[in-house]
Amino acid sequence: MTIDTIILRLGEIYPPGKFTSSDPFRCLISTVLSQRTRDEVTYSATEKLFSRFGTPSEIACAGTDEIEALIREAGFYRTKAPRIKEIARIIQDEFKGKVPDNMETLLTLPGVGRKTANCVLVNGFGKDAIAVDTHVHRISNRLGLVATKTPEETEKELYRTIPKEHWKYINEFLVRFGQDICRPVGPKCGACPIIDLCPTGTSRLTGIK
DNA sequence: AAAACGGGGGC
DNA sequence: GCCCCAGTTTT
Repeated sequence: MTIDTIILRLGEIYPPGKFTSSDPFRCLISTVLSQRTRDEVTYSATEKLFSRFGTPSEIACAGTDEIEALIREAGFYRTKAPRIKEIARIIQDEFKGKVPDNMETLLTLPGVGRKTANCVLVNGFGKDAIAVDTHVHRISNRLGLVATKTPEETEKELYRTIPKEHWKYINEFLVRFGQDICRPVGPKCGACPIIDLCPTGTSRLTGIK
């Protein structure tokens, strides 16, 4: 099966498990920080924030300007800082300090959309889901796994196409793959480990189309 | 449907 | 120095 080959080869390049040991709250906050931001920067900003504050109540009580200073390098800090503070307050006040473990409730939090919620469900709670961002959406279409216009359609199609055992790897593998090889513009098809499985890349290398 | 948010990294 | 980037909310 081609999807098995894709997962196998990407797994050799990107050893999994970078996200899976995070506790749900840290996972939630770091995922909000990661929105429209490269992951190395996200790790750094998350580390700075959590080396200063460890719990929802601590972040809820912190000054917005102090949070801004800690997460500044992740970008959009004037939007993200108050959101993080509000998320922490809601987790503490309305959910007894526990991050919700279902899509419907997660979506009620400020700054949490479908992609962020799925990341929390997969990486924070070990649930079966696929977090579809622009990388997953783009690459799934390039590989011909789907033919879709929106991330929501892509997610739906991937659930039909991909065996459940692989779901948890999809986001992490494709994001990293999408950052250093299968980039939005100027993909490095010559260095691609799955070029033989890619209609788009194969035609690019052979000069066809 | 489109705008707005932003510092960091590649070239 | 210019251009691009792990979404979500607001207009």
